[in-house]
Amino acid sequence: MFRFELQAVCAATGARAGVLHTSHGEIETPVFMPVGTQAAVKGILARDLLGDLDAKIILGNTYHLYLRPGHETVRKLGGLHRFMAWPRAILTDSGGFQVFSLDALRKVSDEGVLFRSHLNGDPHLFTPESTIDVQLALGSDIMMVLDECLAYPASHEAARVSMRRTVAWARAAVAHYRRHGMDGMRACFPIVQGSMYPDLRRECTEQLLELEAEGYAIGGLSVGEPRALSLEMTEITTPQLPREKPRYVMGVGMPEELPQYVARGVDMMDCVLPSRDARNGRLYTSEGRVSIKQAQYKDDPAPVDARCGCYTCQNFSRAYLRHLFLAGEISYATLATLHNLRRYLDIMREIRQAILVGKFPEYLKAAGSGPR
RNA sequence: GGACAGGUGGGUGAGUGGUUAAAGCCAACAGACUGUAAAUCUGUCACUCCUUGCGAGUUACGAAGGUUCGAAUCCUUCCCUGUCCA
Repeated sequence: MFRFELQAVCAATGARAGVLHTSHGEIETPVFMPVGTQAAVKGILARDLLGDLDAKIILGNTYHLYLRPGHETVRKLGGLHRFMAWPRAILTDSGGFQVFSLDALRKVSDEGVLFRSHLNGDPHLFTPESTIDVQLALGSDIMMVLDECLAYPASHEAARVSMRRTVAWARAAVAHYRRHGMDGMRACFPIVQGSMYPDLRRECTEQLLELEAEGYAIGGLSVGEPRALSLEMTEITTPQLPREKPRYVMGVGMPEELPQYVARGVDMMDCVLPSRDARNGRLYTSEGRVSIKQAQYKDDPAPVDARCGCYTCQNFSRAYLRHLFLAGEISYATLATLHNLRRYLDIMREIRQAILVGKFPEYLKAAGSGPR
């Protein structure tokens, strides 16, 4: 049974701690969800996610898995969990973000998104209903409705038209989901859009609330806008959302931003940053960022982060990681990703603990706003 | 000893009289990255100076000379490398 249990709320900030109950395990919130777009978190194994990292939920992507290997293939092979040997929860994004990032290849209409595969140029149509069907086939625990993620900046007019389309799509998607997949074991989240316009965000939220969904997402952030705006859009939206349902801000954020979102009442986040940055040489530590490719680490015997308990930090020096990076060794990506995700997950565990013991305001203050 | 081929910036390798301080690639150095078309992408990469400009000067395509208004590019000699023949 899909259910959200609220355990504690910070009186000063509204930050929440809870548990998300799914048929693939319990997820303590606030939570950061590693991104595993193509049925794989790039660079690491499911074993790492289960063991060292102890992640409770990861993301998969409708668009990518639909194109390759194909959702029917995944269904035949026992569903996404079995396919990728991940027994815990999976949230699948609808492909709405690809509508945004693959803009040269798509055409949006009220019906849905007509796009060309980035793999071979084949034309495909995504509708609110078809993306739910794909996610049902994958066996996702939390499905996302098809939405339109608008680039920044957008005019108020364009944002309004787009937002209303997103609402219409959300209605269609949720209705379709309830006809086919509403077994109480899963969830389907609508997504609040409206670009950076408070009135549109409010209108969108209000409309989506009528759907009485299992949870709500805030989308369309981190698309190039100033960071303050992303937080502001979150801040005006969460108070409107039902207290007893989980809130998910999509595609954020940097390590130092995580507590900021939680302070605004967010329960769930995901971001490619820790995994992508790891592969590209940017490592996150309790002391700030380390660009491991820099010459200054050539002879550095210290671990990436002396206070980190991950396998990478327990065993290897910065000099070694830099060497692996420059040498193009595959193991670099593994060690670096392992560390960055551990950092993100540790931050979330610290935040949760602070909320549970009533010390989140202090945590927030200590975390400050500088890069971590 | 002889016959060919060739010597270009940290490496590789284009260029064969003038938009060439010299393509591309690699290395090196720096930067970017936010629901992943990303193990990707961008910039710098001879030295000096300033009014920081598609600025000025210096040095540079094995060495030294020469031809020319002008040479990495043509000529001469020398040095070196590779392959083959004695």
